[in-house]
Amino acid sequence: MVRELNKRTHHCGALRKSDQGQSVLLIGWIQHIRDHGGLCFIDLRDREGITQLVLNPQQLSSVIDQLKPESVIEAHGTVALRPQDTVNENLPTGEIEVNVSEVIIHNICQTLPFPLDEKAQNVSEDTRLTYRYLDLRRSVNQKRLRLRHRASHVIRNYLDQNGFLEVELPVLFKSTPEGAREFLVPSRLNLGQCYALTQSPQQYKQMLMVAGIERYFSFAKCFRDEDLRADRQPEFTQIDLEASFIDREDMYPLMEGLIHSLWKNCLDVDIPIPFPRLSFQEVMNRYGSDKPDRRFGLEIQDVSELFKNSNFNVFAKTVQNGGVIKALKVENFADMTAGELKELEESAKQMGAKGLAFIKVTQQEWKSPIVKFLSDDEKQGLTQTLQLHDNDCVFFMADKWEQACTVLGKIRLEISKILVKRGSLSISDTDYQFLWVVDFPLLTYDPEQAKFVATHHPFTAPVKEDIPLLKTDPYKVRGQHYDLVLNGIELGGGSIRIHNPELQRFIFEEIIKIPADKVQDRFGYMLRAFSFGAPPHGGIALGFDRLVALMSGTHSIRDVIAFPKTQKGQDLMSSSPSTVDAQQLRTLGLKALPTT
RNA sequence: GGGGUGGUAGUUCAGCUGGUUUAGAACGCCUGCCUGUCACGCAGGAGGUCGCGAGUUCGAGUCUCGUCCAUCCCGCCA
Repeated sequence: MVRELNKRTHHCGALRKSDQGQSVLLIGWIQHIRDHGGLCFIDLRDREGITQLVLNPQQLSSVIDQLKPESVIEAHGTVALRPQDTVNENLPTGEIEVNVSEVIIHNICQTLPFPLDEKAQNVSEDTRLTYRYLDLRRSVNQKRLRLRHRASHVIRNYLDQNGFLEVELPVLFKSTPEGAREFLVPSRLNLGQCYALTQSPQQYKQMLMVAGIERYFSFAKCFRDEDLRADRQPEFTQIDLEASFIDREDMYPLMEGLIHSLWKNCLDVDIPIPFPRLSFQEVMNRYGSDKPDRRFGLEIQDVSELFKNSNFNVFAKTVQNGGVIKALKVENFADMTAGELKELEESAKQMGAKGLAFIKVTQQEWKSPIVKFLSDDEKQGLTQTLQLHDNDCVFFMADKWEQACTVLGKIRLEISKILVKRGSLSISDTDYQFLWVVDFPLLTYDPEQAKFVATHHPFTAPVKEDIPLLKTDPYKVRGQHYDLVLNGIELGGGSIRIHNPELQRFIFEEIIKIPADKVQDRFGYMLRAFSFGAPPHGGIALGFDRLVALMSGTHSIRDVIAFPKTQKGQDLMSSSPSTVDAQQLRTLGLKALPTT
């Protein structure tokens, strides 16, 4: 039998002292060439490591002359111990080298468009994405893809052990315009009609529960045609699962076990479980966010009581009109610079606040544009409530509850960044503060549409004892929803679903006011399915890209996706999206696509 | 849709309030030398439409406007 390719005997990370004298064949990429004239060293790299080759120019000069970094070569030779004083302790293979007798060149690499060593860290992302296949050769990216593989393996094992079946679900689905903007796919066999790419397999997986699968999971590709961010891509992957005959109390330990197993097996870190559970009310009150970063304090406090009869009209009126006064104390921040204040004011304004009131507490004297409006009682009240000391700085926000909390929550994050920059606060990427956020309101009032909309999605079941409130006081109804949050990032969310067709129809038609004919058109099949013995069920979806990004210590999911898209949704390597032939369009019944 | 930041050699950057050399540096690349390097070293060399287009000016990498691209944020993401 004649082989078309000589096979390697070892990976480049494999050889050790004990292999001395062995004849070996290595194949890999040339990491470095160090040509000393009378002696030439080559670091040969493959996926598993690096081995130093030694080439004698007297035999191999014609080969050496051709070699360039990142070329692919096959090296035949003998393992030899390195001279004692030339052992490289930074390399697992640093005690040996391979004396090369023959080199076969498989591919000469042309000059690289950017360096592949540590310097690549600073190379602009668009250059790296254009040559993503080179970028991925870098060890940091190899590690990330390995970690991603490892994580998916651990997840599959864990869910399998817990009785979940992996089922692949369609990505071509019907349009559901209630949610995120969708990618539409015109149908050739049904001219004039479109599929939509799934934003999530939500409805299909609920149908699996009706189908009696009982426990399902998949690595679901999801598509959303919204503007992009560091943690948002137009296509991304969710760990999607759904189970029958469970309630919220079953979901928490199941997911805590999954996270614990992931961190243990991928990072060798023991995450303490169970995770704390905080209500939406509480996290908003304390952190001004529904996905709080709890690696540091800086908690928000309520001082509405102190100001309800204040002479400071802005505060008093806000309280009298049902709003709140929220305060954020920052210790040793009275030396805040004008620049820092301006930055904070800017972000408050960006969040829709009119301004940002503050007080600097210095040597018994309060410096602030609002201090002249405050009575001695109010000052004393603040000192006590907020436990004020010298050099503290307090920020205030007077507004409707959610708005006041949200703005101060944003300020809280900005200040944490300033404190980190100053060196007075340290926030570690490896301090993993998981928590559950629960008891979200089922409904949110949307002033634009002048009606209630589902806070998460319309399939979320209300908390049982709140169901009577649906007719009288919908805003007070809590949903059986749970969000899993890590260090200020929403890893995922889920809920116990509605499995009763009457309740589901009531929510659609009477609460979120979708006309009956549209309900029938879009969700009729679901309501019908629910009338054929639908089990109680619920589930969750975790952002797999975000999860791997956090485990890798990066904040951008582009770093853990093999071929990510830019903020304009383009793949710079293959130049997609691109125009298509008129002929292709005609098969879809289209003459041309609009260009504006 | 809105706001911020950036775009100068293959790469990362410097280039002050508009004018002194032919727009620089480091790395990379090319040529030569070098037998123990591992970010090898030494000597020499090539390499630029200053994102693109207008405008102001005697004169624009530098100022103004527009535009494109990248990125971060707001809106948006049931």
